Amino acid sequence: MENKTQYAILGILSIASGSGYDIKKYCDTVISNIWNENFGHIYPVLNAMLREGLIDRKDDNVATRKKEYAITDKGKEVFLNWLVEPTQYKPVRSEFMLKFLFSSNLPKEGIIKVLNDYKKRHELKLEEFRKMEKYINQEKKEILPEREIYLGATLRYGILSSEAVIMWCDEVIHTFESLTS
Amino acid sequence: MENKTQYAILGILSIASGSGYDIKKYCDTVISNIWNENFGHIYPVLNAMLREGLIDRKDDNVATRKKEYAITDKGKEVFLNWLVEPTQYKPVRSEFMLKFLFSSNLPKEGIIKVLNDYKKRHELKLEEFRKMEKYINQEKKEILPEREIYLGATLRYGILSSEAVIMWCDEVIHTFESLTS
DNA sequence: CCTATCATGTAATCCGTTACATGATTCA
DNA sequence: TGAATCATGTAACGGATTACATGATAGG
Repeated sequence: MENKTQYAILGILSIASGSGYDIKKYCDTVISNIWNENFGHIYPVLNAMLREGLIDRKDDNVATRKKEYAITDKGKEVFLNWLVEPTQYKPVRSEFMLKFLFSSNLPKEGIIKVLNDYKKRHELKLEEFRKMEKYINQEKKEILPEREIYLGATLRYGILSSEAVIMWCDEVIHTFESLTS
Repeated sequence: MENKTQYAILGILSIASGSGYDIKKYCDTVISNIWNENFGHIYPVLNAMLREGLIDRKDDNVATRKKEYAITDKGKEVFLNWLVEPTQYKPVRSEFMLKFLFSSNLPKEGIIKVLNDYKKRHELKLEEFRKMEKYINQEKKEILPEREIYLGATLRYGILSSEAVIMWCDEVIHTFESLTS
């Protein structure tokens, strides 16, 4: 299966050096719609990557205890190799859809409620994407002009996906409502 | 995180009794767009569920070595409890989008090719969904009239999602093409 | 002063994947 | 006869999550 976390870390460090904490923050804010990481995974992987020479330590900030990692040439090579390799797609597992599929014995009103919640959830996501759009437009430092297009596109991806889900919810809610009436 | 496989199994067995092999087949055909399972997981889980009394064995078919499992009352209860529980959403991890995000140093033509492949991939998926629609319309035995709407809806979900991805590809390809020219 | 955020780590657990192993039956 | 499908399992591995543990600093 191969540890994907190291590639995420290499990618993030290839944009800017930083600490494990920074990496986590980047995941939680900028790319939360496409990727996530946990501290419990980041730190051990970071140390393993250090041992393998994929990254190295810049002069750590003594005041804040912060460790600054930077990508090495070897790291860049490994990263590039992964980048041009064809993507491995893992099969889908949507717990929401699994539940929905087997809901035929539940009261229709309950299902409609669940669908409305799901819809709202994605409407909130949409809002967040707008906020993120604002965020990346303000934070000049991160957004080199050639990188802006990529970040913008991942955001568009989130927006279009969410809109599709909302459309689906509307459709199905409508179907169920015409059934009960 | 809790083993989701058992719920998938309970759901599938609640529609019709069957073997591990049947369960796998159901995943690979009917619900492949929302769920998947491996044999290496199904069989051990099946035995654990048997021990816990969530399922039991019908008279096995000696001729084919096939073991028939059926959901028990306890299994139904456990299943229902899960069904009405709020869904736990796991954070996204899209390797494709991660790669795309960090592709700014790759040649634009290469990226466009990757996007076209991704698009084609989802166009093929769309086709498959149509085929599945046909399949569920023909296989009367599985599709009780009240279940048809749920199966149809999961298919619609796949269709709308794929279309959204295809739209996204078109958008981004267009952006990149106007950049290079 | 106290809460939130910054900051780094370890340990336990486990779910799921992959590889390995076996053998019957069906159909071309 | 040989390939594809039916059919059931075990073992190893590992990636990721969760819980646990600690402590500094900044701001209200």
